[in-house]
Amino acid sequence: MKKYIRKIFENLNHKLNYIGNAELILTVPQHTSHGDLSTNIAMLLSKKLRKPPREIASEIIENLEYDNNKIKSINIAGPGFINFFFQPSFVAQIIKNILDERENFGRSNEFEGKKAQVEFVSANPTGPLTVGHGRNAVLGDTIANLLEWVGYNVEREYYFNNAGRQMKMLGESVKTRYLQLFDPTVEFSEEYYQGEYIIDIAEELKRKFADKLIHEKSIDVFKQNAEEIIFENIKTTLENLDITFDNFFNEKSLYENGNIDKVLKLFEEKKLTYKKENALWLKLTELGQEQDKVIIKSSGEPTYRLPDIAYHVTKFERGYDLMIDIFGSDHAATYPDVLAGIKALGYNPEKVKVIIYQFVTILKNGEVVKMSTRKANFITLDELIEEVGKDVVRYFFIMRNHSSHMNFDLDLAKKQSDENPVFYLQYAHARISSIIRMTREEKLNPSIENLALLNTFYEQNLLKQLHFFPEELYQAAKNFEPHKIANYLETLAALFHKFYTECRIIGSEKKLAEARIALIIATQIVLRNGLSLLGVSAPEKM
RNA sequence: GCGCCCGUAGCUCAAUUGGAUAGAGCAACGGCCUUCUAAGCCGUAGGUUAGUGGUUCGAGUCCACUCGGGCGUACCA
Repeated sequence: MKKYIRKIFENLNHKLNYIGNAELILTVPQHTSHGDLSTNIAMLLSKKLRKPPREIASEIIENLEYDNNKIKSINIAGPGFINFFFQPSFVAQIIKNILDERENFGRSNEFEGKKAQVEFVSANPTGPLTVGHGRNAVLGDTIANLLEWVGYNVEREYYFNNAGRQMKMLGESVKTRYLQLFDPTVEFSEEYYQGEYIIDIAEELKRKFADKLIHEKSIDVFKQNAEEIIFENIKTTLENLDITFDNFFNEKSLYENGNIDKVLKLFEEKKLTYKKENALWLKLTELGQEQDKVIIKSSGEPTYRLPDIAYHVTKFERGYDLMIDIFGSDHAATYPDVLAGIKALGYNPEKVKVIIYQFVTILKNGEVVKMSTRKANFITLDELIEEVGKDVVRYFFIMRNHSSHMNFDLDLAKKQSDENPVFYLQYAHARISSIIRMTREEKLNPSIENLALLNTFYEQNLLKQLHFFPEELYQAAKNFEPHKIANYLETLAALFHKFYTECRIIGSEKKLAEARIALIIATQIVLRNGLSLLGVSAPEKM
């Protein structure tokens, strides 16, 4: 429908050459009496032309050439909106497109041939993934899916560091727990990782090595084994959410292949560094940031900024057209430094999009649970998945805008899992499957011969919603807002459920019944496409 | 103190990116199954969009200030 309006406006450009001065924005009015589509172009042009918007609007309508079989009427309303009303038979044509394209309906080739990378989760292997990581994981994976749907070739990457102080602490923690298995009087520091999983790892080591590690001086063997076990655990958790990565990038490799030194040298050549109090500082103030920051500590070790910049340099060297970083709000302050550093090295920071999501507040027994991996008062993502299932977890994390804070009441999630909106969507899908099974028994087949019969209020509303899927998807991908898809699907499901209540298939006149079957199949395809994008399953039965 | 994010119905959140009368789901109340899945549908009730001022044809959305919450503000990552 939007395409057609755009087409007739292009033709209009030849007659009224001022049309090109304003963008043609088409929106769906909230109220049906304001038409199926609406544009504010007359209001936008009003200032430039120094004419009242309603006058411009009527001039546009007079000169607009359109097919009466497609558009029923056009009128001017309010301060100067131009409202379009479509012919029901034209609206129904969307079914043909959907049945034609099926699982590809909604895809576009807008970014065909472009490479994108989404970096997400990126938790260091110091413990199991928490519910907090869940939002990151689902957000990243869904954005990756969206980008694929608009044509990008997407790589999913997990960046981690297994060398820092945290990891040393992990090794110490595991070693101490291991020693405790032989001598319970060994003390366990409060500084150490408190989680049960540390004991599990220690027991695993005991099974593997018996008492051979008791006199081991170094913590390396403990650290290494802990890392392996934890990483396996993390990967399994992610797989339970149907999330897999193309690449795990170890920060250590940046040191080993000289990337860190290379970046450091470049900064020095550009005279962007200086020494102060035995540390090396980066002149971030010259790059537009608030203050200079240390990149190499007086101990000789780099701070996180240097490897982060070096890491992003490797991304640019790998030739991505778009790079996405998914961060929690606790990292919000760090990325401007990294982008400034990238820019100073001659790379275009516009290609990097940083998505900051707000934290998830977990409520348990009505109280806020503070998350800390070290203190171990976290709720693991695994526990959550086991409790409510993959579909609910994925849907829950994606249904809200990432910029809004989210409350997750655990008790409510368990108790009300039946009332979760994800079931509402899945139910619509299963219902359609069921109807289709029934119609087969009645020897009724879908037909696109008489789509014009789909002219009731309920059928038309459903059809119009089907029209908007590709556009909605495109907008969601372009703005990195996957929650739009969830909102779209909820509306679609609601319109289907209303249609179901009002319009019967079996028992209707045959031509109408067959057109309606085509309609519900089209609806099911769109539901399934949307759900698969969100990584939520579309059941045949419920 | 300073910086970033946020504040919308009792609760959890939308609002097509500045559009027309701010919408859903829970929770509450009332109705609809001898015909395709009642995990559904229909109705009632619920709002000074935290507050004040500004920008313009038009503001929940943009700007300023105030109040309230989250996250930062390291030679931690």
